[in-house]
Amino acid sequence: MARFKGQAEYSVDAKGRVAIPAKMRAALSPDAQQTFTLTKGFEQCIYVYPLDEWRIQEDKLARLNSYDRESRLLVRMMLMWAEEISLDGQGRVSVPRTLSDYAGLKDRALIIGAIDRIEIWDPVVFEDYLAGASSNPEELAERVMGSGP
Amino acid sequence: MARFKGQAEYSVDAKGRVAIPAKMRAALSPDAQQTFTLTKGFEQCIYVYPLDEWRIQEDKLARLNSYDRESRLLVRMMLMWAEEISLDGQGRVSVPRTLSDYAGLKDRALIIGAIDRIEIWDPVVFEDYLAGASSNPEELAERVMGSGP
DNA sequence: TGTATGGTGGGGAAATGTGGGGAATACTCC
DNA sequence: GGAGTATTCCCCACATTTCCCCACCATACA
Repeated sequence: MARFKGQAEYSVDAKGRVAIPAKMRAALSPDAQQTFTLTKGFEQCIYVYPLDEWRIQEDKLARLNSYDRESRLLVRMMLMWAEEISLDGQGRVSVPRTLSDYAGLKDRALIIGAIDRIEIWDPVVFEDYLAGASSNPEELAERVMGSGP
Repeated sequence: MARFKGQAEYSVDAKGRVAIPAKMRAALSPDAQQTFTLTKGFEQCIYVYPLDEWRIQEDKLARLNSYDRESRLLVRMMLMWAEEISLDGQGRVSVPRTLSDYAGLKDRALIIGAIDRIEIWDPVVFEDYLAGASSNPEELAERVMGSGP
């Protein structure tokens, strides 16, 4: 299982390409085959799953019953944004227009490692997100993880 | 098994032809032989099954008890609209009039991948469908998939 | 100071979506 | 039943986008 961490701020070029940090590329399993699935993330960002991690998500959706109304809705909402993208020779992904619009990407992108996926944010959007959260790491950790050792 | 995902908005030309996105064509198994079965979908859209996936759906219907009134009704409703269509040289399907009327297709079509099938929507109809759902993916995922890891 | 690594930018070839013409087929109305 | 009309299918042509490759520059490291 991949374990992505760290952050980097890179440029978004005129063709909508964003580099994946070399450190994170190094963390890829061979099964991932230099291929990612980009999709809409919770909050205003783009999720970037390596091929093998994405398969896990997709399998969950595939097991749903397509004769159930809410299952159909979920499959549509989750999959319509997903797109499979391979790295180019320079280790970049080209971000589809629909996703870059959603995330509000302009000329710079903030890349964040998040365990089993990578996230792409517009730097300003991310700053606002943190500001809006208005909670310091200490308090948040207590609430989420519990206060035990 | 095919794994369709992603979205694309294409034009519906004067002859009622709609292109199938190249990415989705690439996901076809060789068994599908560039042939699809189009039929009326749940909610106001058109289902597009590759040949091999359609066989699976048909088998499900075949296994139903034909002495059951509701089973007979379901079989009729599913099959009466089904039509086998091959791609033309440019990777397009020509949508039968009855189905395009049902889906409310005009000059633009939204194509979305949904695991084992492709769906064709009128962009406005789809927008209304999502708006009517009044539920965000986060909540829905929790309800449908369960909140477990 | 030379070398390897990593990010940035751009040019050209191939692929993809779009529109239309014309032959073959089916359909309808007289 | 036949002529006219509409529809379907197959092919070609064009414009745009995408993809792949190469070159450049900056930084880190030895």
